[in-house]
Amino acid sequence: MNTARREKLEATTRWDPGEAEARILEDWLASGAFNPPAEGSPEENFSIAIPPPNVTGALHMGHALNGTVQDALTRINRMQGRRALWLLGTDHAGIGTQMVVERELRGEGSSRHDLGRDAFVERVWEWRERYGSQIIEQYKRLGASCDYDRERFTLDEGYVRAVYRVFAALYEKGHIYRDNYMVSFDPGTHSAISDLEVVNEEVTDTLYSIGYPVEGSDEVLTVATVRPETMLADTAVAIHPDDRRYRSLIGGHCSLPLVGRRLPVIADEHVDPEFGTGALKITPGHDPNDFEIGRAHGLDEITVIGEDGRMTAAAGERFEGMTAAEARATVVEALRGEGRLRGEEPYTHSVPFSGRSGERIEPLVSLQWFCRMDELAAPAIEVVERDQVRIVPDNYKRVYLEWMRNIRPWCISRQLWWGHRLPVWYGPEGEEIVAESESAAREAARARGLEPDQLRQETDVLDTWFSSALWPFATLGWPEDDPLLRAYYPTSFLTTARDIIFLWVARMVMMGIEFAGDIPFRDVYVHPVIQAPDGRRMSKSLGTGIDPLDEIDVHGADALRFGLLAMSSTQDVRYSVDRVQQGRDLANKMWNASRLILLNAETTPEPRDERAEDRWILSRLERTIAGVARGFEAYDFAHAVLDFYSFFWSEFCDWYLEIVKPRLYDGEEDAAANLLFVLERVLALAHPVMPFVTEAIWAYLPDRGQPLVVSGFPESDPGRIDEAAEAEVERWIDLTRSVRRWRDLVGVAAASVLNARVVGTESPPELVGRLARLHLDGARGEPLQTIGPLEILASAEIDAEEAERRLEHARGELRSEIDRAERKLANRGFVAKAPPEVVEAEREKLARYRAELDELG
RNA sequence: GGGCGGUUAGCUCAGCUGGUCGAGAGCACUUGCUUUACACGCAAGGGGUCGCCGGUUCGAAUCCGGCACCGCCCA
Repeated sequence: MNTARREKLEATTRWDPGEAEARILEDWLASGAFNPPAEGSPEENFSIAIPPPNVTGALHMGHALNGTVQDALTRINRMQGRRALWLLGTDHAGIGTQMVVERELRGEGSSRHDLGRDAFVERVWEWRERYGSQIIEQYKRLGASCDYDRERFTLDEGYVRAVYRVFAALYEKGHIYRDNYMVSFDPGTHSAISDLEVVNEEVTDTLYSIGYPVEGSDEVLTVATVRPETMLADTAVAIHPDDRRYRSLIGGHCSLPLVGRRLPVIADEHVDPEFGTGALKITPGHDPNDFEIGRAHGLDEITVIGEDGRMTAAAGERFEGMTAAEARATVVEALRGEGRLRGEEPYTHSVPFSGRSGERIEPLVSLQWFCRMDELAAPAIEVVERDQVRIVPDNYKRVYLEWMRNIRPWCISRQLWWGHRLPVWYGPEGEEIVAESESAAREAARARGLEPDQLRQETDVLDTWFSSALWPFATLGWPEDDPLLRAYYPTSFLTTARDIIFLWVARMVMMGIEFAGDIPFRDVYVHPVIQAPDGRRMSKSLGTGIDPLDEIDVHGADALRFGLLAMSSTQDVRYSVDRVQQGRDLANKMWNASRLILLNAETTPEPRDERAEDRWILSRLERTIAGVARGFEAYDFAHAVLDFYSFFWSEFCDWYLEIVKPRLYDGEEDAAANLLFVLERVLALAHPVMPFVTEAIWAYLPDRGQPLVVSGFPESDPGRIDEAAEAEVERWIDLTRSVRRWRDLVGVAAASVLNARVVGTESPPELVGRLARLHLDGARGEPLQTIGPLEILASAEIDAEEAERRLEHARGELRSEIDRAERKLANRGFVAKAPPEVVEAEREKLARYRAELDELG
């Protein structure tokens, strides 16, 4: 080490992440370590397709955890010598992005309709150029070792080709079709949205009871509804087939008040006889359940509320043009006037809202494009059942399977301008032409005898998830026979939040099997949700969000990464700043322990096992390497990370470094070589979790070759496990701690060295004396205390009274343990039925307690 | 309505194929330390009837049943 570097290392007593992280990242990016070649096979390579964040997005805690998990695994695999491709990019987030830009336009007093479609789309692209890569830059701050040269976007030219190819193929197969169907219409975005984007919330409405006169009798059927305005679209009244009260009415008719329409009285098992009066008005045009019943019974679907939220002509002249709310008031008044209103009461129920705009969903029957999912789902169910795709934790496997087995057609069209415009063209008579491009559509038109100039392309765009579902293979060049695809598909694994298991994971599995010919990934790890410290959801709107970038600024990226992994679990967890601080402290500790070693050891790293303590630390290191590997393999990150922490802090720093210090200062070759050897492996082991500080220290190693990012990951060597050395050193440690505890009990000043002599058969080494601050020279005098093989001589500074009080407390604890063990051993059932080794262990415990009690005198 | 998960130290969490748990960790707390790597540190310590009730067992934080409260998902 040259003098300047040495001085810098000597002077830097604190690890300062802010200064170092940016510089280290630059080096990594320049080295090309993150850009593996398109060579080899998926079996020998490692790859992850990052779940594409929205272009509108900013990095949140979920991304940070997700990114850390992926980066740790990518780095391990890269260090193990595999080509490791971590591909990132963004999706175009149809609704989200359009809303952001529309808001911007509103601020300028304009609207997308003022601009027109083409100009608006151009405007969104401009927005994307300006802000779209924000989140990518944020991933870099986290230290994410993505291949930034291969960034993708769901509206890339090549990606669009993939989307159109898939659409056309699914259409050919008859999976994609156009139909009038009940969809969740979001008045806020003026578009249909997916059922998965609907959020149900409890709302208190007024439940109105309305009397419908029964034809040919004086009877009246009373129905209940919270949306009286929809009665204008009623086409039946239904009752449960077993409901005796109304059985005689089945097959008859009612008259719809205000309208006069004849409504058949039908029987349907979906009616709950307990609800209201047990008679249900059926409005197939405006209620999802009624829609199902209506289709089953062949009822008309009347639409009285339009997509603009106003009453249509079908509602009748009296109501046409009113808003739904106005119509409700008018209907209620009219019913009251006619004496048809039987009651009003508050009613709390679950109501669908748009997860996008927050507006109340309007269920509408409309002409949309759908994708039939059952055939695509079948193989996707099988691969998960057979664990070809493994979902961790495995309770999500059931969640996945349950949803897949009950899968429904997917409404894939959206009434938006930003996205993949459907590759569908209509002829003058409504002829449908689906093609992968406009020119192909024109050709197809000609072949069908249509005039190409008369074609009009569908105005709807595809659901963003439709394109995201292709992510693992479309980003690798599909549908071309791309070398990247051959080298990296199927990908190795995927991490995700559980809320997009259906939206995304399930659909990727289906699309991967159908189009790329194989599952998209082998393992799916569902990471926990990081909640706010108070247990609420972390969200910007609630003000409960914690910005990972702020945490990086304050504590460093390594600290945040460590903290997030340490707090992760199989259940949701609250964000714990303490865990992040623990990570910061660990980084600092690694830096300083390394300083101690590097400033005193300049030799070739090599394991040296002459002494028991050296064999001990090598053995403990091996166990830690194995434990960390086990944790990562099981996606048990908290244990992997905390195992490392406890080895490094408690065993390596607290004990081993203190034990070898004199040897190190003396310039002993064995100690230096061994320390460097252990340090190298410690750094490599921690690198996937704390890449910055480990890389920074690595640069000071005397014998380093390549940067740590591409150096080897430690493999455990069971041959170094040495139980005898572990037992021996642990005895010394126990003895040292016993002496320290006693010293503290009797109030000996920390700095004073007490005289003591060895009386036992086993002679403790010099280090016990040093660490326990004893002078082990066999001095004469009256022994005050015997601890194991040591007799400690009387000293003036001991406060006998205080000592006795504390000793008595310690004795009390031991006596209660002895009592517990004695009673256990006196229990005949225990001795007779428990396994012999358990009984034996209990006897040993008892003997140990008694010995400890003796020691305390 | 159906399903899943949780309830362990002041806080955030481990442990839960029953004995090795004499119930751990980090933070917080107490006491003592400017011990030439680190006060983002060192040493020692205090703190828990493992939500409640019942059962199985020689033995239960761990298994079974019930109850209470909290959270999530599906309808």
